[in-house]
Amino acid sequence: MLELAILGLLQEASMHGYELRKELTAKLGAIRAAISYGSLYPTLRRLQAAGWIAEAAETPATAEEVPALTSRRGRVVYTITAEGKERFAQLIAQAGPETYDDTGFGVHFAFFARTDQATRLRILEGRRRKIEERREGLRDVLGRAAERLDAYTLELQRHGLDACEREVRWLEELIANERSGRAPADPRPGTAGGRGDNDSPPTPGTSRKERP
Amino acid sequence: MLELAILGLLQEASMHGYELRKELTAKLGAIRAAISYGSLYPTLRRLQAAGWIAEAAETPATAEEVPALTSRRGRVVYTITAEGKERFAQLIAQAGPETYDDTGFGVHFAFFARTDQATRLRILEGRRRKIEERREGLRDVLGRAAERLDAYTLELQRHGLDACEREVRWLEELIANERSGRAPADPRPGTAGGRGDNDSPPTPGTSRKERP
DNA sequence: CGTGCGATGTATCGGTTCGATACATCGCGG
DNA sequence: CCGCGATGTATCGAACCGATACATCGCACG
Repeated sequence: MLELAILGLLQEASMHGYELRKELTAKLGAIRAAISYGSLYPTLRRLQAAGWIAEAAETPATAEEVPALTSRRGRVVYTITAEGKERFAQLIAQAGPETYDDTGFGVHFAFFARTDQATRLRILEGRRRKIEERREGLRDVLGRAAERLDAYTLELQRHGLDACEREVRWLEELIANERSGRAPADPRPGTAGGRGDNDSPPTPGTSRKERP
Repeated sequence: MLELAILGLLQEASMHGYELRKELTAKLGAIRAAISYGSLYPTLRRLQAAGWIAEAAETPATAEEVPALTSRRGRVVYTITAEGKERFAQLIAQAGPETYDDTGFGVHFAFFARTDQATRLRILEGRRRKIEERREGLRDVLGRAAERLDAYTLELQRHGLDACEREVRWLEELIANERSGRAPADPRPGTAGGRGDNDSPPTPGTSRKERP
């Protein structure tokens, strides 16, 4: 999962670890708290070993100018390679079971702008199915096993059930939007380098929060 | 976290691993998918080594009766020890930072029936604070960094923000209930074996889901 | 009658991720 | 001048997951 997220971010711009973590937090803030360095750095090394990303020495412009003033351990900027882009495309398109858990779905969704419509649809539907299953499980417990559980546990289940129902509705909207909604084919060719990514995917919005 | 959950469940009844996993899934189904055996069994061994739980041979009633019919690797039933109960009380009362993340809060909440009111209040407020922080983070992104992000990412943030706001409201209700709410004692005695722990939490319910 | 399949049950292995910690630089305000 | 918070790289142990292996039981289906 982290691998996919890193590849995705580096496709938008080259970055060093610290920056990567910040962007990751911004992009996935709705899903997970904050990525740990204990995961980030080892993963970076793994990706580098696999040849999917490469180090780019930090602005060695006039490298001699400030040679070893403080023997500065310069920031290590990572850049995605051609193989890395292939790997990203492959990861983003193939959906395993882990694609539908909370984190996996979040990461995939965060890169929907770089995902083709068929895959988007497939993932949204898979996610919906998974949430529906969880929802049924909670309904079962609240129905059949209610008397076995204390009031607090029941309240927790109710809250969870509510969240499930809400997410299913959200997904329904997105799916409908995706199906009928003509995907204006996000102009993004998915290329790295240029930047200038003012994406405009099929405005997934339109889902509003009605206050009763 | 798993440690706390196991200790809590075994306090209600002695169980073997498989059963423990099922109960865990039922009790925490709203929080997390399902605990893996790769976590469960090692943890059980750890707890046993620490002296907090003990093996109880499966119904050796008439042990000779069916000696080694199939050399059955009998189910291993675990029972909580006195030290284990102390450990549970200690874990449930002390709230570290991990108490307020999704899983940690869920586990603590699931055992609120065995938690004193002051601690319940402390945990609910800590959780609220944490969610409020996450909410502010999301608002920031949606406000200041909106143009940097594509429509899908923004939609994800909106959905997350909505969930945060909803959870804060839920927590507010629970807190108010906890503060003023006198405990009408949910009828469930929930006792295991002898134990006379008919806890009576202040029926956290009363929080209703109004359908617009 | 058997045979296969799903539920029950215990267990391990490799790999990912977390949380804490360490250490160094930079810029800013007191 | 000094401390302190932001920036930045890095590692270690422990927790946890997902896949897998293996064995028993009961029952439905041919």
